[in-house]
Amino acid sequence: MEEMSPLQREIRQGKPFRSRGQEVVVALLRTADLVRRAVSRAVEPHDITLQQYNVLRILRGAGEQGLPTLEIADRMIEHAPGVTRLLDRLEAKALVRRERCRQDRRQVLCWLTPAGTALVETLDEPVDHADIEAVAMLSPEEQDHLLHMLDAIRTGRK
Amino acid sequence: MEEMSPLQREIRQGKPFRSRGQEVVVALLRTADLVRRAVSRAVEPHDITLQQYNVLRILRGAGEQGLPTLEIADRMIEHAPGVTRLLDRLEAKALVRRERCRQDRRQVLCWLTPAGTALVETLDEPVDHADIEAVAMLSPEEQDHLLHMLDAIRTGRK
DNA sequence: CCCCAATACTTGACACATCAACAATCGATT
DNA sequence: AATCGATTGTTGATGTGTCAAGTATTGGGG
Repeated sequence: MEEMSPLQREIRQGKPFRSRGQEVVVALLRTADLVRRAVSRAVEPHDITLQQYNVLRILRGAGEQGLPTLEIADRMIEHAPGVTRLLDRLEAKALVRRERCRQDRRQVLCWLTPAGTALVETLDEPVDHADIEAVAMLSPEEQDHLLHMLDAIRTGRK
Repeated sequence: MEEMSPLQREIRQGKPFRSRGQEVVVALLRTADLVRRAVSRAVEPHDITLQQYNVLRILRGAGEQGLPTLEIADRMIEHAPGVTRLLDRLEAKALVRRERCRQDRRQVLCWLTPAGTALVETLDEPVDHADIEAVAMLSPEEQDHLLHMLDAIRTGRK
């Protein structure tokens, strides 16, 4: 009698996975989805989405000098069109200010407004808490190991 | 001089992460995004999305007896409304057949059409290949370890 | 047998991802 | 200085995720 993996049971799939790689990929995508939802719930009470929060956090990191749109897109793994519209919504909420750059008029520089700064700071604690909770069942050593393996997957090499 | 983590460099963030949990969560979400895109590229040439492929794969697992809409939603981590519309598009492409259940007329049973079955089978190999490639830099033992940690995160306990 | 809470969806509204096409601007070249 | 290719976005179309509200149907209690 073959043992069924937890994941296999989870998706009620009789057939075993065709490869370990497949099982890892499915587990990775499902786990990320769950974690994303958990962290989302930490920011949603303040009427922004996780992606909007990410933009705010990136802009805070940039500080006074601001960031052009495509720079923001780079730091998320995201394509430019999405970022333009994310910024549209954040500007509508007065959390972000945009202005065409004087030196290079192709660029549009973005900054946090005071309200935007205040909001990210408010969210620091609940988000930290959600992040820590999400992986709290792993020991610090395991978390480090997980981190290294995820780094390896992203860089494509050991 | 503090060492910068690969991830920290990746997102060009000067500040260190406020907690290891935060770094793990960011790494998990970014990695899953990359992997999802890679696997997506394997199915897109056949004009379906990864989610549509997931539905087809789930329905193949169900076989002759078919599956009600909410059962499909359960096996993806997804809410019903999304699945209804996914099925709308798959039915429009004649990959899926739907019929109201005679015993319980609230349910809508779904099956693969022959074309749907053929398509999933065509995609088995390219998807397997993409899955294996995505995590190929990890040894089998590391993959097992990764799998266990992801299982732990999803179940919320060791 | 009738009513009513629960079940299984479906629909509408909005946020977001992705691709392709377009617009504006810059820099370099002629 | 006029032009051309590259850079930096924006816009439109389609697919998907999510929540709230609505519809059809079932099963059970009065």
